[in-house]
Amino acid sequence: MASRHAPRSDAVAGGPELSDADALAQVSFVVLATLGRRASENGVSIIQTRLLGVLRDRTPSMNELAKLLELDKSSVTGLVDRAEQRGLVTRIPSTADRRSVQVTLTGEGRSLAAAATGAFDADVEGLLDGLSPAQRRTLTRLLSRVVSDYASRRGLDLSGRTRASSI
Amino acid sequence: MASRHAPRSDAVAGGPELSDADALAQVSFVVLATLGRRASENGVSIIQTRLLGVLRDRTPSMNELAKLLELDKSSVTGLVDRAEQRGLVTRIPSTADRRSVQVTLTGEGRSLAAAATGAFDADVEGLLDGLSPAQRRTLTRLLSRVVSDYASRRGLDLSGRTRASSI
DNA sequence: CGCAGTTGGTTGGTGGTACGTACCAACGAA
DNA sequence: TTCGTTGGTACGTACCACCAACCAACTGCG
Repeated sequence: MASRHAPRSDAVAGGPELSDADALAQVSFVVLATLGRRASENGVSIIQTRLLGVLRDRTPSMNELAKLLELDKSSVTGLVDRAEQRGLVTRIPSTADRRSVQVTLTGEGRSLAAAATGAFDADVEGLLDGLSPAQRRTLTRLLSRVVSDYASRRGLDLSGRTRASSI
Repeated sequence: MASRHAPRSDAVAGGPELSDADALAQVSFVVLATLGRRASENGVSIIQTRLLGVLRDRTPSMNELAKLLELDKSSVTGLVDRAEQRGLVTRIPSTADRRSVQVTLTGEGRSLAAAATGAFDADVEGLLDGLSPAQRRTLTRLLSRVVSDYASRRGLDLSGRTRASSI
């Protein structure tokens, strides 16, 4: 753990050995930085993009949204407020419970989500450029496993959708 | 729903098939949510934790910090301001250039970084619980590759450290 | 030397994010 | 009907990030 000034003692060409935690953390920062660039191109933030992604195949209540995004419900109020002001989502009063609302994508929100995720998909292609197709499949399968384990552990329901920058 | 007893002939039992981009994005949210929980336990934010992680084996200038964190330099000013007020880092005037400062960890900052990353390491262990040791090694190796490709593409210098929630 | 241009960093202003608390309205059970 | 619970919002605070403007120090060049 000592920092070293040795010139090039790294065993593997192309980068230092990372711990599991560091590799995941660093990749996460890279991925979110990439997603953030695409989001800001469309004038929205990462969390707004994530909101739109979640809503692609759901119409949750504010409460469900808070659980999905792991945010406080008061945070979701503001998040949906801003998205609604921009015309990206709509609050629809629930018929079953008059206290509750269902949040849905507008057409504009849906097309913005499509644009942002499309560009992001291309970015990810670039990120994975150095991996062979087989390696990519392996990586994605392992990551999917990690995600679904996490979701089931936290009691989040992943079913009912095929793709999403969700959780 | 999440019965993991099924043979893994095709679709992974316990979760939907995710695209490369979705798998990466979702894992990133999971990882940062996890990191954020540990950070807030210590009374700091994710970005503060990241700052401390970067400083574990570096003493960069404000400008270098901005490049490493991919932030505007004015954002780094505020970030370091708050960390300095909490006694986590120090600005040391550069001897070579009187305009410049070098940001270093204080003892308190170093121990906080150690505590947060230690807990986070354990969390990641939990996240990867469902993977075999061989799968973990594969995953980490692939992710390290992605990170170093990204770093070299962006002209960031990874050398000079052994581990970090850095980039 | 003297001055223009560049670079390192801060300041000020704006908008967005997240939280805790307090609050209200609707729901459901006793 | 009353009471406790739940779904959602409003408010205040702190933080985060950016841009534009700015100052001070460094650099190069005549």
